[in-house]
Amino acid sequence: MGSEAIKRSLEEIGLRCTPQRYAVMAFLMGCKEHPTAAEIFDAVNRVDSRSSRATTYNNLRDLVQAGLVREVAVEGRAARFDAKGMRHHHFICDRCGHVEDVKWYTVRKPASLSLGKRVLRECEVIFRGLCSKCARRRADR
Amino acid sequence: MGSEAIKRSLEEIGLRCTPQRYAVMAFLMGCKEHPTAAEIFDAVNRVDSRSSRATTYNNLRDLVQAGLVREVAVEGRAARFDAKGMRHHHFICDRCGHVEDVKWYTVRKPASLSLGKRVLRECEVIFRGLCSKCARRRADR
DNA sequence: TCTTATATTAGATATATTCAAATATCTTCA
DNA sequence: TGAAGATATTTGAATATATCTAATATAAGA
Repeated sequence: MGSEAIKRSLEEIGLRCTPQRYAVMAFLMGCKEHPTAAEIFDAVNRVDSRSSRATTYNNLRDLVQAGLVREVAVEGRAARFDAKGMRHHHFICDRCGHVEDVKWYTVRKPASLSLGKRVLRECEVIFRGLCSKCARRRADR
Repeated sequence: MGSEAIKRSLEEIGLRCTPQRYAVMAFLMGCKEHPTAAEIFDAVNRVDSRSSRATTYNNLRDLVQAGLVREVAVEGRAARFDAKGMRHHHFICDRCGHVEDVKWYTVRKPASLSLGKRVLRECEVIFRGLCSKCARRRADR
């Protein structure tokens, strides 16, 4: 997505394309990791120190709410974020908390499974275990 | 599980059966909700004011590590806990953050799906949407 | 260019969680 | 039983994470 495309997608959802908001979006889109809010704040300000912590949080909240960004909660650690591009599932490392993408596949909800009066919006799989780095470290010892 | 059973399962994993730890475990087992650490602290102390916040957190950490309790991270909210009885998946309400159990079924990892050098330990499905209470409220308006 | 709704900022505050050191309690075995 | 040593708990303070406030600035349409 080019810079114009980011601008357009922000405007489509009724958010102004401010430099700070644009920077968050552009960073997330160019980032294969799943950074925390603090990491996003640092990265954006490393390039051009013009954003505050509160703005970073505000923008992340708005972008998540608008559906452009996904927030992944991780047990005992800060939340992580990624731009919603291709749909995907997540792998979370039990040891270091790292979040990685797992290629999307459709999860079929078994016909027998009742969700009652709940409204289902989404259905994702969380894989847990050791990321390749932690798996290697463990094998070394 | 009776009180003896709790005692035994704690000792099996090398944790002493202290009043505080027992209280956390017993409360979680008798609780259909998925309480936060703060709610667990309150509930345990409502009965018998003998535990501190730090102890509650310490015990939860130990119980999670030992595999008797599951921690569920929820976006933008405090973590929630439940005793691992029957295996189950989770439904998280996007609106109120409520966590509910969903009947367990085995998730087949597609043969085509490579997790690379990662070590897979667990695979759970997170359903997201509106819980029945929030769905009703929304329909009312 | 002007206007105005929206966004940003710094710092204060709230909430969630962990840490460190002192104290208490178990367990073992003499 | 009763020391001694190991383990657990408590407490208050520290840290991490996230949100709020109110003053100020700015994007974008008229």
